[in-house]
Amino acid sequence: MESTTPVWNVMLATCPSRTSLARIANKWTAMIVIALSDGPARFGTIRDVVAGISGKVLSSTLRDLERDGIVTRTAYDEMPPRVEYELTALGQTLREPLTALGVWAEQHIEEVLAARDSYDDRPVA
Amino acid sequence: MESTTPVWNVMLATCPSRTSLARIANKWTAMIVIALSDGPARFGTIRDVVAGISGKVLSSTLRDLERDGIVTRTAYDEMPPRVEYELTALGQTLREPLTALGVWAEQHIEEVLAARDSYDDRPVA
DNA sequence: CTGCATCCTTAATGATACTG
DNA sequence: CAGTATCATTAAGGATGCAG
Repeated sequence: MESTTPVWNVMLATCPSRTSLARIANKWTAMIVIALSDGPARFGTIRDVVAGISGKVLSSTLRDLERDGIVTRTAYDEMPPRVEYELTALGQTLREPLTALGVWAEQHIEEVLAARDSYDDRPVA
Repeated sequence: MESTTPVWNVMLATCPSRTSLARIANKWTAMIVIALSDGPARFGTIRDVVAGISGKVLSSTLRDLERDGIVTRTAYDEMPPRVEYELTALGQTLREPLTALGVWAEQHIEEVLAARDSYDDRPVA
């Protein structure tokens, strides 16, 4: 007998791969991965780079990313504490697609803004 | 005098491009764009393809995508109603990066699941 | 400095019923 | 069929204070 390879499909509501998609198709994840693209960074540095993110959200998102094997967390036993986060090999494979989304957002924002204006100016009826 | 080109940067909390990133770096957006990759589709078809999405969420997400110029909505004056959604030229440029995320989720789910097990099995202290 | 705990507010999502 | 409206629930996010 042969072992069957499960067919993962994000379009299926209960497929585990959807939980993974939910994590990576997320604005905070995208910005954090982009922020870590240049190499390891400390907690405070990431918080500064990803402007506007709260400590709580950064902390929990990093924990989720660590849990999914996308980043590593290295705590140095110093005082005051120093903690570094770094993309894993798996996390590195997310750099390209997530950076692409960031670039897309910047590159097409004028088109998007124009579309929004046009949509909002629509006649009500 | 010259007109200056604004520098859009998703890393800035108040940059409009971040609102655009928030829309596209989203699981529902990703799945809907993937669902529309094969061509125009009706509301009910999308709801079936993107299993588990509620009519309310699909409706509001499609409206947001239409507002941002990513999809078009065509309502035929028939009874019962028929409405078709289709990617715009702008929306087509999202197919590749968003499909990449879906593929990533399916392709790496086993690694991710293993990482989760490992993380959850950690000694508490 | 890096977080966690707590409290609070807002946004997202779900379920159901209903209309053109 | 394709929504909208409503109600209820859950999740996400922000602010502050505190501990190691």
